[in-house]
Amino acid sequence: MGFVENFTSDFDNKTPIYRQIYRLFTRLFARGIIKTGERIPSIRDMALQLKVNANTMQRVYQELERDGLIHSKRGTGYFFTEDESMVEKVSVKMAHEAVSNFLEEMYALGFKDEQILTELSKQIKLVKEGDKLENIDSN
Amino acid sequence: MGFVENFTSDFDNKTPIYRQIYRLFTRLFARGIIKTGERIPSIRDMALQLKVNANTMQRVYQELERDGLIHSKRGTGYFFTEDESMVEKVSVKMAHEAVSNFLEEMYALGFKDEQILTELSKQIKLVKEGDKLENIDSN
DNA sequence: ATTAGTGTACTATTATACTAACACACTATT
DNA sequence: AATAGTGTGTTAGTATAATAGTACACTAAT
Repeated sequence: MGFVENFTSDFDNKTPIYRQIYRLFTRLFARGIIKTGERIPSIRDMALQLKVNANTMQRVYQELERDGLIHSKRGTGYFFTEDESMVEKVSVKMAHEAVSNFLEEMYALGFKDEQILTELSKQIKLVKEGDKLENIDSN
Repeated sequence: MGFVENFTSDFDNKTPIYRQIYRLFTRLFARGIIKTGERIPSIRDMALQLKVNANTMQRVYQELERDGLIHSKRGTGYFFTEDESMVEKVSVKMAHEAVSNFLEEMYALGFKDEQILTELSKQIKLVKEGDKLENIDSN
């Protein structure tokens, strides 16, 4: 399996579970953690690991298939697309969406370009400090 | 009324409507468009303007009240809190959430700090170009 | 051939979101 | 006093999300 260990199964109740799991997989695709052509866990397997119903997992895979990211072989399993350019496509698309949503929200809150960059840099610094503390902890 | 003209009533189907409207109001509070102590439109009024059910609007106001942003006077209407510090509080909280969510998503996609800042700056430039074109159009 | 694991497809049930249409108590204005 | 506009509460119906359980056809390995 390999990548499934990192999966967590606590979902927020503000978004449909099947959508959260969908995003989970698109992230794995975007990061190249799942290779093109590679088999992904079966519906029943993932349902058990994520502690959701098999029908919910089926819906996730159905939508991923509808979007051309995976395809099924009846009786065998689901496989990530062989299209080599898909990883780049997914990554670029999702990053662009994230940036767009973020900018839209900050503009809606009345922030200007400079302030947005400032706030972001400030937060990045905090994350870095947090990482340093974690490293100290693990020694 | 004043601020209601900017309201749009097209909601995406991926998030509950009452939550989208909730966010709409928190943005107005954060930007200071609704002043402290000011009366906001009645449930029935807003339901008509946003073309949603009155029960949905009531839920929005109930949750805003639960979070201390507004309070009701029976038979009279709903009013934005008199707490002068609330505008700043809401603004800071929502901006922080936006930044956190954005960073989390970009990290999950495998982006590093420098790349994140680069992508953001790139997108900001595009927005600026778009604004310029709009200005030319309007002449 | 048998078996285990797979995708696929149903039915049924529960909870939530949303709409619809009321009824009632309160407030301000006339 | 009467009226219009308000918050509040209720009942009902529809659609979707999620769970639960079952059944069937296909594939690969034994």
